[in-house]
Amino acid sequence: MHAYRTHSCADLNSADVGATVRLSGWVHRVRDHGGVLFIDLRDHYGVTQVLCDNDSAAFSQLEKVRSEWCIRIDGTVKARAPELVNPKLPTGEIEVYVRDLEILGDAPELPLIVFGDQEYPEETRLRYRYLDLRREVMQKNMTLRSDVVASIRKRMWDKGFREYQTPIITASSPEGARDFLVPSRLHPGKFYALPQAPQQFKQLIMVSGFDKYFQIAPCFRDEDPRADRSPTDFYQLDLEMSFVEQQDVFDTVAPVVAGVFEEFGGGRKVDAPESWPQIPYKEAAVKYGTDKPDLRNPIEMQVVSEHFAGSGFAIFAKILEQDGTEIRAIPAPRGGSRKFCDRMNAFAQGEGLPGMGYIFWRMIESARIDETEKQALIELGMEIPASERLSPKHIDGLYTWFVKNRGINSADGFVRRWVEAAGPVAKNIGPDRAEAIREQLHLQAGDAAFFLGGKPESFERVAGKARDVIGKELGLTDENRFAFAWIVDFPIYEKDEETGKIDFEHNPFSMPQGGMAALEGDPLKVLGNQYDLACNGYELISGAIRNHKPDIMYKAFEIAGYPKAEVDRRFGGMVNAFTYGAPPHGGCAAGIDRIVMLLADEDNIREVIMFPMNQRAEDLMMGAPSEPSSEQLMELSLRVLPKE
RNA sequence: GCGGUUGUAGCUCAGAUGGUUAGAGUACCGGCCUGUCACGCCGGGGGUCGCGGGUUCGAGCCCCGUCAACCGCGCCA
Repeated sequence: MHAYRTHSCADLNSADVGATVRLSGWVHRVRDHGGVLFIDLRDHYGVTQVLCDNDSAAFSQLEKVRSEWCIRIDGTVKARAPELVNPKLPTGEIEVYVRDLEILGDAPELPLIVFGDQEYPEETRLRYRYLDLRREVMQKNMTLRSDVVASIRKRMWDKGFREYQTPIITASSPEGARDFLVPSRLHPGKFYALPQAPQQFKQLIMVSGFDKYFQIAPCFRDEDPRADRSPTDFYQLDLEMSFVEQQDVFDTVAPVVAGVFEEFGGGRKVDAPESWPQIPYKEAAVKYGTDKPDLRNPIEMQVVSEHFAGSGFAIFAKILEQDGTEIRAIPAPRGGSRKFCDRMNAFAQGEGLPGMGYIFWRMIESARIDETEKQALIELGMEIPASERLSPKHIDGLYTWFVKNRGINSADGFVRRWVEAAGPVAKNIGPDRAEAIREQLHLQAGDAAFFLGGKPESFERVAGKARDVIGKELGLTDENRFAFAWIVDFPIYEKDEETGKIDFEHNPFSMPQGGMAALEGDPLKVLGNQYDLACNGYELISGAIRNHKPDIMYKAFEIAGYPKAEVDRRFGGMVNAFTYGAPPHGGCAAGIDRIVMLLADEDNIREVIMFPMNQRAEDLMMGAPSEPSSEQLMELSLRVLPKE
């Protein structure tokens, strides 16, 4: 017999009754009835109930075991009487009578309990990650992750890509985030860096003629963590292809992503790749307040400046007198209550804005159907309500009738007999402007709209967040769906508000739309062949058609204030390669951790990483980072500055 | 670097307005129990109320400082 097991804890069923078996696993729960003792024995695959009565030789030893002890048992498979079958367990038709056991590893009192779904502070979970990982959700998340990666690899191979490894210890390439540096022993005073991404290598692979590359690549960036961002290191599906344009990259990667979401999305709706909209960066900013919009939420923001210019709402009127300002509205269908509006206003204040103005629309209680409206209803073949009151739905239908038959002015008057705008903003701007806003936003009684004003960059982020919250709170966001959108036409450059300096906004390696000619004009107007894929409010993919022409590259860097010598120093290896017959190429990188996070329906990326760092980029279990010994420092010719 | 929230038993939490000996559930230890599957019943041990200072006759609670965790901002080609 095998030293540890003949079966897993998920294997046995009624067909095995009578068999002598050996199982190893962890004690999940103990139920001690004095004369008889039940133990749920658990391994990676499942749970089997084992039991022992007090006339068994193993009883006295089995009585001592506690949760999470690792044990091996020998026993006989017995069928359970029909009334004792446990339908919740796949092995619930049988149980194993223990004849002998061996304690493989005992345990003291536990800092966290494996069974059940008790929540624990993340500090505890990370410190005892091996216990945390024993829990069912974590076992599921990690195997999901493994399955997703395997599926991605297969899908990429099926599309003619091959996986090539690139160096982990390489040169610092200051392209974006901070680098992790690795001191060189052989070259005192010099440092390697961990790659922020295999960006330059994959481009060199294209220059080397491999045509289609991918890699499940670790990326290292020394940046501060977020709930959806792992500090220190994370994984990307990195891919690059030669002789392609933007649409070719989309057509290649979209089915891979969609396929993975179909395969592992647990039946949630996945938008078909052909239907993924391509939204220009600028448009996304106005409509959604972010470059990673959650399109499950149907709300689109609109510019409503004209209705506030010179209006009685002094705050906005004054804001609009300054250059570069505008007022944007977030329509909130069914959000038309003062309570909801006040709560959203408080939310905006919590995010650091002075507040969000709002209007909500309601039916005028005293209104009754008049003769014209009766006639219209008859013509439309609609029933005349006994209450002599119109519903918001009627109003929509009748509005069209009025416009068609009596002209827009008459339609206006009709709506105003029934619907009024309420709230402090409405009072200040008056009924005409409020009605114009209602019409522009296509809202009706029971709805609301929120307003934010100023320079877009000052409120856009909060507006985007407010849109999310409003969509969720009003139940407009379809939680059961993966909604994708390509965000395209990113600007190449941005201007630092304080210094006025022009710098790369996204990625210095993108080909500017219009090539060299575009770089001769206003740099802030230059768009890149550069794109992101957003899904449910997360950035899943980022990529570009690359700039493979040295002269355009030098020019692009020159605009951002990097002279030729600087480019040669930083990216010399790659730029030099481009002088030797570089093919046009492009690609993208998809965040593996984020994909798994979405599939696992988690909102913290650490739930899908085996051994993540905490918020301060520490590993409390392994004790990283740690102080080096003085011997290590000596060998590396390093000295640590004393803390101030 | 900045802001918010949190910090009470091994663990999850409760402790209005400051007031006797700081509680519950769970885990742990002991006892009882032969059909449980979140077993049940009885009993027990377990606390620097994150830490330091202050106000007060009296602080888990109020004030100041500090540490830690998480969330967010900055940052993130």
